[in-house]
Amino acid sequence: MLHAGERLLLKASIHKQDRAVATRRELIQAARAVFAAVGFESARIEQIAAKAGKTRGAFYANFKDKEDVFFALFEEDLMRDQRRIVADLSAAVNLDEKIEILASHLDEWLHDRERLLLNLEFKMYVIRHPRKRRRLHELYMEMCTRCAMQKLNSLIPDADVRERRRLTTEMGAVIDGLALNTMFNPDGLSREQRTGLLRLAARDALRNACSSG
Amino acid sequence: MLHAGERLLLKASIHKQDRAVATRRELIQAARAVFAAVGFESARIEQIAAKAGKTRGAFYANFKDKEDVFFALFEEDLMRDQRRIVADLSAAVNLDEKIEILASHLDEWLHDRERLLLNLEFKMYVIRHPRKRRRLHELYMEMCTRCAMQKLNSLIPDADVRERRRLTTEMGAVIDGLALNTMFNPDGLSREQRTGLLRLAARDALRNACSSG
Amino acid sequence: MLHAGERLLLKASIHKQDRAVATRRELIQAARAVFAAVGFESARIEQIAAKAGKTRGAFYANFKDKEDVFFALFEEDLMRDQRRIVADLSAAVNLDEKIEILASHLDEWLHDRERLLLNLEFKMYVIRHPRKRRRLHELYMEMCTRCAMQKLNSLIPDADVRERRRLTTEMGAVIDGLALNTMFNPDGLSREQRTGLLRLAARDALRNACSSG
Amino acid sequence: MLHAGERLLLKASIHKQDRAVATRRELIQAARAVFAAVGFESARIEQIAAKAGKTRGAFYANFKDKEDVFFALFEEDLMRDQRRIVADLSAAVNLDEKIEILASHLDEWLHDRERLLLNLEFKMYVIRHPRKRRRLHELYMEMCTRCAMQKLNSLIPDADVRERRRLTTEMGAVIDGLALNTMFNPDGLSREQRTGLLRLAARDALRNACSSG
DNA sequence: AATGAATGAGAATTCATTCAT
DNA sequence: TATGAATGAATTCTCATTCAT
Repeated sequence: MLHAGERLLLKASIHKQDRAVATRRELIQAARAVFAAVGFESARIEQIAAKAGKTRGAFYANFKDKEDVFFALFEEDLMRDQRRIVADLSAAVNLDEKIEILASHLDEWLHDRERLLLNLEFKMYVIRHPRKRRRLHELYMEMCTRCAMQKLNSLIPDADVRERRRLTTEMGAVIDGLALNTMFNPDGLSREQRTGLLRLAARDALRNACSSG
Repeated sequence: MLHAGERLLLKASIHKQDRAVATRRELIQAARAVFAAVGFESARIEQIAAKAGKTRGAFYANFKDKEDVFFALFEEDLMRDQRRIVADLSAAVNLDEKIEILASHLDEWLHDRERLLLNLEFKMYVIRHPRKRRRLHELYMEMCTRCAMQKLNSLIPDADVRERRRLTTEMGAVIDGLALNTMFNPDGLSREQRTGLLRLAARDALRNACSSG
Repeated sequence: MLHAGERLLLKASIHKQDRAVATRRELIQAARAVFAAVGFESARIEQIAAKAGKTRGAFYANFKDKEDVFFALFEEDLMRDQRRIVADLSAAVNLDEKIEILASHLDEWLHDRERLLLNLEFKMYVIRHPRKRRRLHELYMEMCTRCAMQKLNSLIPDADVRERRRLTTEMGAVIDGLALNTMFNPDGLSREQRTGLLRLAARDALRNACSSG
Repeated sequence: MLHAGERLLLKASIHKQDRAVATRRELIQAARAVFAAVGFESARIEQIAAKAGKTRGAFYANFKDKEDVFFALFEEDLMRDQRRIVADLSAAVNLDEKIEILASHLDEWLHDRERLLLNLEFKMYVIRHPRKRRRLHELYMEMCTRCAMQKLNSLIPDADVRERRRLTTEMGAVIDGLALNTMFNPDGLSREQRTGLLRLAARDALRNACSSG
């Protein structure tokens, strides 16, 4: 049993920790918006801090540098995505429902301009900094694999991990291409073309996966 | 007939102009390599100048700033592409040959890592700087249209301009997506997957274009 | 009553603010000397910062650019002048004392080489940048008016603001001309000529002001 | 007697020299305008050359650097002024006419904004570069003396050189002060105030000169 | 943990000046 | 003499980062 002083101290420290966690989250959230808006290279640390209502000091108390928050951002996103998809999928009772859930996630993803931009930014960054892939690339790969496993286990139970990863990569490529070009030139592709191409790719990918699996 | 002095003067001026044009071309070529390697934002003007064997001064004598050379680069590329494709296509005698030529150009394009990266960089830049689209976006659009016209006139003679543009955009999207993800993770997609997806999209696009045209 | 933490926080922040204010003042003081010595155009920001014992960064933390500190400098000077003159004049008990005080201020001004040079520099700058007059010109005018009001209210109580301003402008013109030419060629004008001309102008100006007032 | 070839050569060389002299004059004229407009420090050599319809090369073929043309400009001005005033004064038949001519020259001078600005610029420059006074300052002094002699010999024949120089300096000071402040704030001084002050100073100066002479 | 003043490295940009023609 | 491409020194300005509080 703690005496009063200790309890008070603990409470204070918990509050402090809460605040610290909150600050970190706010900074990541701000970084997300800034990176999406102006890109990683052009993003200024003060801009991120200011958007979170903090100062440079708070930033440096939570992150080593700009790259650190960039990486942390994706880690957080991947964690959250995984958690949400797993939860949603486990609530489904049959295959059709699972497909539906997966499709709705893909659709949501396709319409989240911020995340699309961040994803492109991330991939461009990794392409240009092969040496730094370790933290992010491996994480991303692992997450993709887990994701693929979680998502597709129920769809194509016989496919191996490698095949599943290929499948998500293939669909990811089509999404990236569509996203990039739609943002580049909004009038270039109609909604029908986009969904048509997406469905085409999905069907093809699943067929390949099932036949090879 | 010019007398000696005039000839000398003219010659000198021609030589100077030649030199200026050569320097400009060398700078653009250097910029191409640097932008592809490190991206527009990270590219340093001195780096570009040095790669061309010149100094910063030579750069500023030829371009207003980094954006200027970025834009000039694409203008040059688009011009050259158009010239080459038109020339190649006009040398073809029948439809099959034309399709073959188009396909080989697409393939060449898909394997030119530098140009793929520049293209992605360019699109990302335009997405992030909508206000600056005028010079490049309109040029790009016009070029696409002309290109599309030249390339596809022979393939789908009945399709209208709008439809042709959509077709090139759709295939461009797939190429972009494949390029981005292949560069991001070389092991993610096999060569078969890439060509398969490309063929799939091409077939689909052409079918739509012909049925609607 | 504040508790320790609050007091500490407040104290720290006060110290920081003090330091910031001191730095700004030191930079302005350094700028004053540098501008007077070499002129606005030739003044180098690093020179100003170095003279204040700071780095360029400190300069840019306090001012937007060279023009900003130039303007701030005059704002500060005008404020201080006004404060001092008003204080001095209000301590005087009769008209003669007031005239004496005013005269001593004018004399002090005429012998402050640094301020004379700054003043000329300022006027030349405003002449050459009519678009930028707003911040400084209007401030200067307002200050002159207030100054004139304060100074001359007691001397020529019946003159209107416009008349008072003209009076100060007229005497200012003579001072400027004398200052410029004395600095240009120290042997060109004797002390007697200078004070003689000044007295002549003052007498004439006051006579006009009083007769028209 | 020269033979044809020699004559041709001479003619060509004369033409060349003419052109060279014309170029030099055009450059000085352009420099005058540029210095008056933006000041010595801000004036760019290319700007001067361009205004004369020439290139940097022509500038460097005629002048050592910016200071050189600045100095040459004043030399030219002083020469021309002297020539003109002497010519005008020698055409006058009596004292009243001479006074009238002198007054009209002063008035013309007071209304030539470009020359007033150049003069202020020149004086500020000399004030700030005491070491460089030699070429310009001494020239200026000599010219002033000669000028003063020419102009005032007929007005105050008994005054010594020193006294005459003082007189012109005194009136010059008043003109400078009026010019500077009128350009700084056009509404500050009425036309009457300006001419009144000028006349006052002139009368005072002449009285002193005559009584002391 | 957070603040924000200050640092200083590094990048962009300008322009006087040179030099081959 | 004149051209104009090219140089490179000098300067402005930005910003990641440190540090005393």
